[in-house]
Amino acid sequence: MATHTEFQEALLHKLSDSGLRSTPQREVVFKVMLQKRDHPTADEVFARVKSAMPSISLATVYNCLDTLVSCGLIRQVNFERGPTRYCPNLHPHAHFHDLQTGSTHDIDLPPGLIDQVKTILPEGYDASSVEIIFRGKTSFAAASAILPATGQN
Amino acid sequence: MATHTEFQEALLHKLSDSGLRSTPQREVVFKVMLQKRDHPTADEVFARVKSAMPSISLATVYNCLDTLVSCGLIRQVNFERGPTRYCPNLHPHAHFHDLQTGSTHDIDLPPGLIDQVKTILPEGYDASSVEIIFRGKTSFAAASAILPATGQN
DNA sequence: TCATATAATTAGAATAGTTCTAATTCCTTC
DNA sequence: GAAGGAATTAGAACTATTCTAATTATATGA
Ligand SMILES: [Mn+2]
Ligand SMILES: [Mn+2]
Ligand SMILES: [Zn+2]
Ligand SMILES: [Zn+2]
Repeated sequence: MATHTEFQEALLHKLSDSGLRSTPQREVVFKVMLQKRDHPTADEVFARVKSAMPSISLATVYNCLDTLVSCGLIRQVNFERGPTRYCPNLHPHAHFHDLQTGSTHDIDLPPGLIDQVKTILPEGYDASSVEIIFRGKTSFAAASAILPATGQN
Repeated sequence: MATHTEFQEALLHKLSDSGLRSTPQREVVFKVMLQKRDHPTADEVFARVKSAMPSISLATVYNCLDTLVSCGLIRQVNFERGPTRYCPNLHPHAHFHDLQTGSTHDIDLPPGLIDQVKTILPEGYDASSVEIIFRGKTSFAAASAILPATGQN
């Protein structure tokens, strides 16, 4: 059996690439982010992490999330001025914000779409990133009535 | 000569459609929004409005901007958790956020692009709006060096 | 025209999410 | 096993925005 899990390897690698240390707090925050494919706020991450590490502070959760974002291990998403949400899905994707439930869904981007969208930019605009946000309603409420109700995701 | 300008007509119409009154404060806020094709924050609108109406309050500027947004006379834009910006351009457009200057540029959307982007949505997703945000740098700095420096737009 | 009702404005308090500060603890290296 | 730097921590501070409660303006209609 391995002494390091795959996720710990990835974490360690990305962190040391940036000259940063792997700490128990960073590990548990990252683990929590990978455990559920949703879009928690810092407060929600804090709540989840506390069961594994009751002594962690909210400031550290913010610090760890910032660190993971700057290492490219997770992404950050914002809707209007709501609290920042964190996303563990590193594949190129858009976000669908369900206005009725408040939940957020990942929408896979077909390869080439981003480049295609970039072609609308006039001369002189050099986009390093393109973000696409959909807002609306979904019509598969049945699923969420059967699955455990978990609030916003 | 007309007693009402065209902008006042539009304002009055849209407001009364929503059962709201046209007030001096709403008029001056709307006028200020149309005078410059940029993306001011509430504070910036407040500063511009004060020269025409020194007694107006910041709370009223927030109220007026909200009202204009809900009447569809202006739009609201957010970048990360920065202060909300207001946009007088009602044509379908995307936003380019210049990471070097902090300024925001409108990018016209060719007709059909939004519908095309919507086709990536799986069954059951019904998007009422699609927002596209570009981030990156621009290579026409010369213009902003010649034109009066006006801070973020 | 005056009374009444409702809408809008206002100053300032309150709020929420996040960042900062300064002290402490933890590692790594010599 | 010191020393120095990195990370964590509690709590204060901050910023943009919303709320509260009082005041002022406007519309209606007797
Ligand atoms: Mn957003
Ligand atoms: Mn945004
Ligand atoms: Zn996501
Ligand atoms: Zn715009």
